[in-house]
Amino acid sequence: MSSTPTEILIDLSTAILRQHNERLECRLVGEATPARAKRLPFGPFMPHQHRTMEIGLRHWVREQVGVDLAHVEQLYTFADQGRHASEEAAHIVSVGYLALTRTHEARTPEDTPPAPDDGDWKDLYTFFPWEDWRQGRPEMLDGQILPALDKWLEKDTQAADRVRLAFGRDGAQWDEEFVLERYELLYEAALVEEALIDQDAKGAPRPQPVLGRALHLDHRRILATGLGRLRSKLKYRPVIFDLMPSGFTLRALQNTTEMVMGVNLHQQNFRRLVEKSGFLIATGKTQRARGRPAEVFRLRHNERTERPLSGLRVSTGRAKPSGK
Amino acid sequence: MSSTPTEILIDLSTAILRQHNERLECRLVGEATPARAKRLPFGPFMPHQHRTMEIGLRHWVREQVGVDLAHVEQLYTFADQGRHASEEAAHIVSVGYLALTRTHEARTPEDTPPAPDDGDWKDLYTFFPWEDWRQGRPEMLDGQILPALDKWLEKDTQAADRVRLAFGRDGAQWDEEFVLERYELLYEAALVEEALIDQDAKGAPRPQPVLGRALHLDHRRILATGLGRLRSKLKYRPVIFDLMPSGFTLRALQNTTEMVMGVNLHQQNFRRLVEKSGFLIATGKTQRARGRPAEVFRLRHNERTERPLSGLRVSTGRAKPSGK
DNA sequence: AGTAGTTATGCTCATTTTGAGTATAAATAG
DNA sequence: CTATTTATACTCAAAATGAGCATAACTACT
Repeated sequence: MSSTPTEILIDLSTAILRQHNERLECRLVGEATPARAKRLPFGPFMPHQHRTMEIGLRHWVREQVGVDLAHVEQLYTFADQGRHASEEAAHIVSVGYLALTRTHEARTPEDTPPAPDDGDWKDLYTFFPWEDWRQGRPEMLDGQILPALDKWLEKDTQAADRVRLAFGRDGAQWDEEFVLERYELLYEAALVEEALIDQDAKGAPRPQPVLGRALHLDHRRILATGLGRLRSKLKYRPVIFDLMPSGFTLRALQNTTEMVMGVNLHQQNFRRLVEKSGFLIATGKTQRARGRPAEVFRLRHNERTERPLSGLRVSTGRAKPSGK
Repeated sequence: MSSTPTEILIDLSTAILRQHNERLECRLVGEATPARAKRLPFGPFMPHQHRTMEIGLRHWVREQVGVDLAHVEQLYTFADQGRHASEEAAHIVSVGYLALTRTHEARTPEDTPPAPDDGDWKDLYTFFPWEDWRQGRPEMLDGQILPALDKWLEKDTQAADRVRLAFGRDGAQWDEEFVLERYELLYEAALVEEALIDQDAKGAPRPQPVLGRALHLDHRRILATGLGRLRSKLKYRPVIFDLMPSGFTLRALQNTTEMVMGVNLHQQNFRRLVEKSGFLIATGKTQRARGRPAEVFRLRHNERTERPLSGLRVSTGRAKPSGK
C-alpha cells in the first residue's frame, strides 16, 4: 500500500526444453503438492549482481539446473498480477525466457547414456495435450475442448471469432503457432486449472473438464509462449539444431522437428529440404538401428556465432499420422 | 547502494510509427538540446494504477501523443543499464513497445489534410539511413560504415563473423530483418553517438563518423528492434494494414510495404500476391492522380479481431531501384 | 541360409509459386 | 492530338512443393 513508486520485483523464469527419449521435455523444479504446482526454474533479477537479465537467468539456471544452454531467448514480460492473487507486498513482474539445450547422443536408440542431469524433466505435451497432432487430430478437441468452449461462448459471445481462428473451425486452418492464443482462451473459459485457482476458489466445483497439467502462477503461459515462439522461429531461423547433439541422423532431426511442430512430415521431402539448405555435412559415419543404417550428419559452421541463416521452411502439409 | 532487493523502476517506451507523406515516420517527444537527445513517448509503469503494462502504455501515449493505436506489440525488455551511466538511484528496466497508427487518407497525394496530430514526427530512416535501400544500396555502407567497421575489427577480431552476416559481406546476403544486429554492431564499434555518450565523454574526440540521428538513452535500440520486428512480421502476419487508412489503392499499400522493408518491389507481382491473399475487397471507387486512376480497396474482415491470417509473403527479390 | 519386415535414400512427376517481363488501358499535361 | 504516366492484364520460364514409387541396406525370424 505504498505511494506511487510501488515496489517492483522482477522474476526471471525460463522454459528449458530438450529432446530426449523421443520426447520434447521441459525442465521443472519444486515439489508438486496439492496446494502448489511445480514451476519453471526461476529467480529474482538482481541488478547489482547481474549486469543483464540474461546473465541473471544463466546464474539461476546454473544453480538450479546445471545444464548448458544452447540457445536463450527472451519471450515476454508479464506484469498483470491480477491473474494470480498477489500474496506478496511487492508487485512482481515476470520476464519469461525460452532456452534450448542438447542431450548427448546415444549410440543406439535403446542404449541411452545416463543423462548428465537427471532432474525433473516432463514431456511438454502433458501441459498441452491438444497441441500434439502427431497421431492425428487429438480426440480431446472434439470430445471435450470445443464443446466446452461452445458452452462458454453462450455467455461470452465476443470471443467467438477468436475461438474460430485459434482452433481452426469453420474453414479456418489449425495454425500450430497459435499455442498461446489457444491457452489464453482455455484460461478465459476456465478450462485450465490455473484459472480456477486464480478465481480464489470461489466455490464453483470445477464445472468443466480440466485440461493438461497445471504449473505455478503463470508459468504455463510462459511455456505456451515459448512453444509458440519456437514453432514459429523454426521456419525462419535454424534453432532446431540447438536441440540436437553434435552428430545426428536426418531421421533424428526430423523427429525433433516433428516433436516441436506437433505434426508429422513427409520424410523424403524433409530430406530434400535439409539437403538443399546446406546446413549439414555428412560425416561418413553411419548409425545402425532397425532398418538400413542412416548416415550421421553434423552442422556446418561449428563457429560459436549465431547463424542467421534461413531456417527450415518446414511445410505444415502434414504426412499421414503415424501408426505407432 | 542498497542491499539485495534493489529498487527497480519500469519504464515503458513506445516506438509509434505511421505512414505519412510518402514516408515512414516515428513519433518523438521532448526538446533536443545539445546535451539531451529527443526520446520516444514514455512513462513509468505504475502497477497500482494500471493493471497491465499495455494499459499503462496506452495511458502515457494518450497523454503525450493523443493518437489511436491500431496495433500494439511488446518488443523487448532491456535491463542492462551499464549501457548508459545510471544517474538515478533506482535501477531502470525499460520495456519497449511497437505501435502502429493510421493516418487519414488524402483525396489526392498533393492535397494532404491537416494531420490530426501535428506533433513531432520524424522520418524513421534519419535514424537508420543505412537501412533504406529503395534508391539502391546506400552509399554510406561502402563509403563509411564498412571501412570504419573494418578498422574496428582490427582490434576486436571476434566480431568479424557477426559483421559479415549482419552486413551481408563475403557471399552472405543482406537480410533486411537484421536491423537490431546492425545497430548493435555500430554501437559496439562506437559509430553511433549513443556509444560515445555512454563512454562518459572520456576524451576521444569522435574518431569515427557518427551515423544517423541519436535518441535518448537506449531509445534508438528500441526503435531498431521495432523496425526489425515489423519487417519480419510483415511476412507472416497482416500487420501492414494497421498502417493504412480505411480505403487505399494497391500502389499505396505497396509504397507502405516498401517503406517498411526498405526495398522496392515488383508492382505486378505485388498485385498478384495481394489479390491472391484475399485480404482486400474492391470498393468500386477509384482514386485519380497522375496516370490511370487506381481502384480503391478496403480490408475484408472489418471486425475488431486480430486477424491471424498469413501475411504478405513479400519476397525480398528487389526490383530496380527507383529513379524518383 | 532364406525371407519378411524396417528404415534410409534416390528419383519422378504434376502442380504451385515465383521472378521477370511484355502488352494494353485510362488517365493527365502540354 | 500526343507524349507521359500510372494501373492493370497476361505470359512464360524457372524454382519450389506435395505426393508418391522404387530400391538399398540393414535386422529379426524361421
